[in-house]
Amino acid sequence: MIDLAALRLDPDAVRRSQQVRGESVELVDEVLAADVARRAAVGVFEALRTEQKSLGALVAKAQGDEKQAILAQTKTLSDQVKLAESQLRDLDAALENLVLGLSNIVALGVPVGGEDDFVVLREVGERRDFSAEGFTVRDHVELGEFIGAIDIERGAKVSGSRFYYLTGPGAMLELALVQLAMTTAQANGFQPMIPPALVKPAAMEGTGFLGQAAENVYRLEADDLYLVGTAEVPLAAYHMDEILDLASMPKRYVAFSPCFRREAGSHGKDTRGIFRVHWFDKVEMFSFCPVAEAEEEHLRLLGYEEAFLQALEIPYRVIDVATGDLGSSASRKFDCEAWIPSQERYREVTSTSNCTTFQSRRLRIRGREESGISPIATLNGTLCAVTRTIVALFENHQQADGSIKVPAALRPFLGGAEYFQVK
RNA sequence: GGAGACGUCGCAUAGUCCGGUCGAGUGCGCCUCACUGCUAAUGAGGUAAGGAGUCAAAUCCUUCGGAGGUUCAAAUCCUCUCGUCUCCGCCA
Repeated sequence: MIDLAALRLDPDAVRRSQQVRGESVELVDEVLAADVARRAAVGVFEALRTEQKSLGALVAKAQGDEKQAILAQTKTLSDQVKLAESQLRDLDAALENLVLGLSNIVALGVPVGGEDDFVVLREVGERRDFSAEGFTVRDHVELGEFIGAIDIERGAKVSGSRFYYLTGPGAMLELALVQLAMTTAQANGFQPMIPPALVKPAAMEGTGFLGQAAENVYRLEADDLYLVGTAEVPLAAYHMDEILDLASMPKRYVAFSPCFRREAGSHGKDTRGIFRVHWFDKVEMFSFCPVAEAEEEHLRLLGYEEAFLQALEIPYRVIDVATGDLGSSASRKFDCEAWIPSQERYREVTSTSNCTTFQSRRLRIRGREESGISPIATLNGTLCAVTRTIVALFENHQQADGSIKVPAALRPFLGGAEYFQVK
């Protein structure tokens, strides 16, 4: 939710932001009109209520006839107050509804445009030349079968399309990746967390996933709970309705959690393998920090993501995501895209967003500073999305015989193994 | 799943039976000032959030887990709901 007071002061800034996102500009004017209407209703209600309260105080003191006279007066007033209150409530809800429809204000410098208008910030790592090495690239599905790490057929048998089993070395690899991610993050000052993957509507709404992204969220009708698509949700909502001490910030958390995504609207996309699945596990970083430090924090999260990919010796590039592809909560977003040899292109493996105060306003998370109490910034970043990391790792480290080299950083978590051998 | 107790301003609690003077007392914590060579101790004052309003104030409104209801009036009465705790049952 954006800052209504700021919108009042500078509606053009919001109009511009909506425009470059390709979203409704008229909504800004609807919000302004609803705001004026609401404030008028507040005035009416408060005047009536003040009168009611002062008469009420007289009732308490008065006796006999005098009391009866006041009671008669106050009865009609009571009806008026009730009416004014319900009108105010309606206008409040209407305004709230409209404001929630506005996306976060895009940060300065974000490339303008759609999905393909990102800017490449850098390419890191060396892409292997497999033809020079004298063999044909295999994709992760084939490699996973060779070493007995992924069973997609049985995943489909048991759970349907876009499900899989990690088996043997695949299962152990997930744990190794998670261990590496969690331990490095902890060393970097993040508090490890294992959060609930099932959350109440308030948490889902607060993080902004029931807007544009709603169709991709699993909902449990019988219990009115949602399956999270990322640990960002329970981490952001962790401090819901709290006022954080300035001295305690930035608060940094790293969580391991399953992620569930309906993948509605992506039929036919990435149907092979485990690149796009309905469920995967992920290690996610999350920061609560003062607004003034948010940009710096964003680069820090990006740095950790890059360091992780470097540790796995996976070539990647970093892109500055364009305005039209940000998602409603982010003011800026950087994606790390790993090189996928079988596809001969870069694909998203991690992503970090600066949500400024957008989420914290919805979740009522504030910080107490010298200057007073104000919303704080929230930021999130993927440290390791397990399935996509496995895809990139298998493909980039494959050997001519179908075995896969284990990057040095992972070996301590895999009993020192240097290769996943063909079974 | 069954039985019971409880949810009040950072923490701990009073107030709820008998509705109005309770947005709410007390202790602790915290802040300011005074006293003291420093600290401690002591004394005085202050100390919830959101909204309307204002240049800023003053002032006003809302909120006593949440949602409804009764009433001229609700922390207080009624209903539902969520959460916590205790006991019993069941269970990874």
